[in-house]
Amino acid sequence: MPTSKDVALAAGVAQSTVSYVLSGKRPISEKTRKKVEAAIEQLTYQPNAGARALAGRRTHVIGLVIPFIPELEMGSIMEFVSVIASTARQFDHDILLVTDDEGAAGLHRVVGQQICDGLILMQIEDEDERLPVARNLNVPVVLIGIPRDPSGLVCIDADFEMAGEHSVRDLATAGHSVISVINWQPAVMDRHVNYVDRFMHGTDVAAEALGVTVLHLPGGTDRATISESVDKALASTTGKPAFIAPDRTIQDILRRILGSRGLTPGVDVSVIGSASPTLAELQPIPLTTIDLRPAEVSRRAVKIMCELLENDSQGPHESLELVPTVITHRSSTLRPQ
Amino acid sequence: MPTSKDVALAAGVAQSTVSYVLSGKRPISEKTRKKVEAAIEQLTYQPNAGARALAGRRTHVIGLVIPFIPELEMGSIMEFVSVIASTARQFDHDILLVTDDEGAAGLHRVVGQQICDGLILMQIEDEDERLPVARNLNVPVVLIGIPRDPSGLVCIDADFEMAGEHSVRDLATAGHSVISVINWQPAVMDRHVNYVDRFMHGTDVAAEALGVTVLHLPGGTDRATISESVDKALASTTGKPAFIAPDRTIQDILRRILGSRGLTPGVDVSVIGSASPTLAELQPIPLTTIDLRPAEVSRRAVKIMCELLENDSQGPHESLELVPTVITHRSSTLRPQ
DNA sequence: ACGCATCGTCGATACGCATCGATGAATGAC
DNA sequence: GTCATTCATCGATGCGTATCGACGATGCGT
Repeated sequence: MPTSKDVALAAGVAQSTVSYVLSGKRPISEKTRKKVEAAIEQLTYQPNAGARALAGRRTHVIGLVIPFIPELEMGSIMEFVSVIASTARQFDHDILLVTDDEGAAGLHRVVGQQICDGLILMQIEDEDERLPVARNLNVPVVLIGIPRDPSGLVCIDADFEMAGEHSVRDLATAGHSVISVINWQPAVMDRHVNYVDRFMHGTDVAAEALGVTVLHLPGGTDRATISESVDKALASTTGKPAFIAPDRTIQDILRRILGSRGLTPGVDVSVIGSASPTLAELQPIPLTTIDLRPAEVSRRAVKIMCELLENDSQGPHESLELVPTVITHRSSTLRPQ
Repeated sequence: MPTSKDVALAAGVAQSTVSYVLSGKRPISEKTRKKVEAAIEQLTYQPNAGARALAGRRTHVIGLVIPFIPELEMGSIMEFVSVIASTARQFDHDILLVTDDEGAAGLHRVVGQQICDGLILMQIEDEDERLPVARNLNVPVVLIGIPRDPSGLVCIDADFEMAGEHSVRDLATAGHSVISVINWQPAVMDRHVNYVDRFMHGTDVAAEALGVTVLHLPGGTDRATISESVDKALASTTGKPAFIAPDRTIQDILRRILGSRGLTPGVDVSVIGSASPTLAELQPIPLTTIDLRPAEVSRRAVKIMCELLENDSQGPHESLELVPTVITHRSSTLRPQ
């Protein structure tokens, strides 16, 4: 492997000059820059990351902390991971995977060993054991999700309250007076992620404002639970029923149950779900969805992190950013007359 | 951040002694070891990764190269990622995410900058553009998957041929003489991953050996395609039909189609699918499955990598390891009489 | 009691880059 | 033509660890 010294030798300059050509932190004449760049090209020189980290006190690596929970929809987490990784590359950073089986100790480790410059935490719970650690780490930390107490932390998430509010508002506009919200599956509820509460709160706020009724019904991954919830919903309304099912797994079950009862979404009943546009279009009846914009959330998380890193921010920052959600009307909801 | 020099000072020894206590590469008396360990504890010392990499020419990081293909079942990839990450930790290594949007250049980058000691490549295609690069990298590379030409490469994968063979053998034993194999979905077929061919070859070999007929029918993510394939299967057999559907998405569609035609798996028809035990048990009718053992494949991939790293292997290694698959009989297949 | 091997520890150096102060060349003002 | 100034480059040093050779202390045999 060639070093910057080799490049310097080949270009007939000092090693420090090579360094300055690369960093641009001091003016370099056009002539020597060309020479150095040619030498770099010819030797296929690439700076050694370890040495760079040691001398520059910056690893250009961001740690991504993911809990692996088999019950959860891992596919959707992958979307975050994917966008985070490629956005990080755009900012000239790499992503180190930090799994949660090390627990909070893992955070201490990667920061203590200075393997990364900062941490992005995903799947934040209301009372997350990682939070006290995160607050005391002397590197920037960005949370995707919002804990009960976000003080002293930098958070970003989709605006679930807006999502809940808009969903109810839309269904009310379409003429529904009773709207059934089906909870996330128990595995999610048990994790006490607070987007559930925020979403539900949004639905309640809208209901109050518009004078409609919102029912909160149990969700589950088994047909029986959803079937029961549908029963309750039907019993509670004289008009056409409306469902909001933010959990993707539950959507599928709900769709089949409605189908087996002869209820056609968009005709006899309204259904709002949550899915990527691609997936929503693929449904037998294209699904009206709340887009929680995971890609945008991921992008911004990385952007915030990189800004914090540039500002050499040592002081305890605090911020809370909500990404607006988008409702896309497709065929599964009634049209307002 | 405390350094090993600080530890040395606190323990009243030389810095090199601290290093030897940590690495164990030279004998240290019980007394000084205790002193040093106490100092480490007290200062919460952690070795600096950059310096360690620079001096020791080893980063203790493994690059994991994943293509993000939205059409594919990303959830199942997560299972690999998760196990790879925690296994790597057991071997005292970390995982760096290398996304494929940089293409083969990304491999050059992470190796050239010496960000990682080795690479694990996932989702290998028959003629993968990353292979020529992989062969010429001067770090160990482990492939999960098998390209058309595995020469000069270290590969590991599930034994898909065995999986195909056993599936057919099992259904033949249960009395089926015509067995329909439904292809993976087009998105997978188009990638030219060669496990498809290996699986199909296994089914053909078994068919030949046992004198039964194997039909290869088109797969897809839409109901129509599968429905047609089921039609063809039913038309071609006088006895009870048998299906092998290795693609998870297709399994679901198949199940519903069979249901809507009044065919009950395990009674009127046999179905073998592929899923984790947990998922298989959750089905309305517990599914007889081929377990492709992603966790075991992942574990071994990391193990092989770490062995290559320990042996300081520079010479071009070559090996091919197949992880035996396991068929678990549940209720979706007929019992042999 | 003396030389000799062994064990445990120390000091010095290298790893490859970033950065700071210094130096020489080129430029402009008078 | 001289001096002050700016610009481009060089040399030296530090970052924190691993490793090698060396050296003093200890135990052994005779």
